[in-house]
Amino acid sequence: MIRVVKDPEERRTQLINIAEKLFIERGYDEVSVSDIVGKADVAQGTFYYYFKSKDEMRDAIIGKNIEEVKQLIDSIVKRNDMTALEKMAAYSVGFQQWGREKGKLTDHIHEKKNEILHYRMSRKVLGYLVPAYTQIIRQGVTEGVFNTENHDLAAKAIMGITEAIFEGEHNPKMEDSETKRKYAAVIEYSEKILGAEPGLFMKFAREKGVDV
Amino acid sequence: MIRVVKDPEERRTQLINIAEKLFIERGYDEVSVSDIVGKADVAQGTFYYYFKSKDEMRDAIIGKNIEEVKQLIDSIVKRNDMTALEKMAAYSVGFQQWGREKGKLTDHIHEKKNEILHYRMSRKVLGYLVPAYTQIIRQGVTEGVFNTENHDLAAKAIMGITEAIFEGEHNPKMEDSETKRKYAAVIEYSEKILGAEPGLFMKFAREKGVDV
DNA sequence: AACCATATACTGACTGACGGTCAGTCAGTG
DNA sequence: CACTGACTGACCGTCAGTCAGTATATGGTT
Repeated sequence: MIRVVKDPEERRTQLINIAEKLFIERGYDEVSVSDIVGKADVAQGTFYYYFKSKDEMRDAIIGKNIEEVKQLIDSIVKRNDMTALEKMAAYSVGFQQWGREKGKLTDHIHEKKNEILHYRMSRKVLGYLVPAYTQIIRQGVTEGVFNTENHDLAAKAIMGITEAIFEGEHNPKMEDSETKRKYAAVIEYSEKILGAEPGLFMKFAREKGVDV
Repeated sequence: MIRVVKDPEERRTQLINIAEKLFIERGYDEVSVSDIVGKADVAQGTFYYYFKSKDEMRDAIIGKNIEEVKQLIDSIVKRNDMTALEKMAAYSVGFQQWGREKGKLTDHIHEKKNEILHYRMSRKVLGYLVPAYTQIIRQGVTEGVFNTENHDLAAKAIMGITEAIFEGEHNPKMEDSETKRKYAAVIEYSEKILGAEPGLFMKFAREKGVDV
């Protein structure tokens, strides 16, 4: 094999990207290290020059994704020219977009093979989402649109509800009546938990022309 | 190795029990088939006489556990001498007991190694729990204590909330003030979702002398 | 510019362990 | 004694991970 030397960061990124694509397509366990290095056209040893183990690479991939979400969330929460409701909408739209981006490679069939990846990812993501969401809720209380006490638990509860009701659905089609029913329920429960005026989210969405 | 012939069912059960113990102790990936057959004192081939693969054995273990929960739930839901509130209390107590039973072997340290096992288990368990819980909610609506429309989604939502707020806690100690806060929140949100009179669960629990 | 020295990126044959196979063995039964 | 089916254990292919060594870049010296 001809020897190609690259900027280390570039090589690392290349390996991560190839591995991520393969993991999503075929599942973590079904992808061997030799598959990855084969696609990258480097030797097996190169992989272990950059990563201590296959598991460490998985963690790196998860880390990369976390970073993306984190950036998205933080950029929204930080802003002081948006109301809590606007932030929630922006957050929801952005998060859905990100999920769609990631999900489009995942051909439902291989989804089972990636349980661990998904599970770890969503757990980690939640770790960042909850504090951010808590912050938004607190802002909403200050603004007088929400009325609840345990801001952190309310955040966890709402994320839990969303997760439970939309479990595993990457691209819920809004036209579907079942999906509509689910959305309506999530919104209704969220309003109740937040102590918001009933119909507030729907009203806000209609005025601004966005989904929640 | 001396050849010992056993009743097939006994052998199967023996292998499952040994494997379950090892999986809980050390994690699925860390236990090899030769570990299992070593403890059972049979040859490697015997394992594959009873199970098509290591994965199939894991599914068998999960199935065994599911069966236990299913039995518990069904026995409660079926009864027609209990109100919805009584059923919810019984269900909650029984489920917590079961969780404690299973969790006591799992020495927190090795918990990370069993993510997949836990994940698959709880997904499967939820599959049975949701319909049962839906049934109880429906009964509660009929009895006039609850007032909500999407019984199934309400069930999912409440399980999602509980999961999200108590994530990974096997033995929440009721003395702990943080735990109390969590319990109170779960109850508050559940009442709101179910459209129950505020404080209903607490009042019921105080009268009957049980946890919810 | 030519040389060397050190550091760094990379190679690929190799190892040990694992999941899984299978031809064959042996105890029990009718 | 024929037959069934529980059981054996040597064997295989694959895979994650290792390592001794090689090629390339880099910076200093003459």
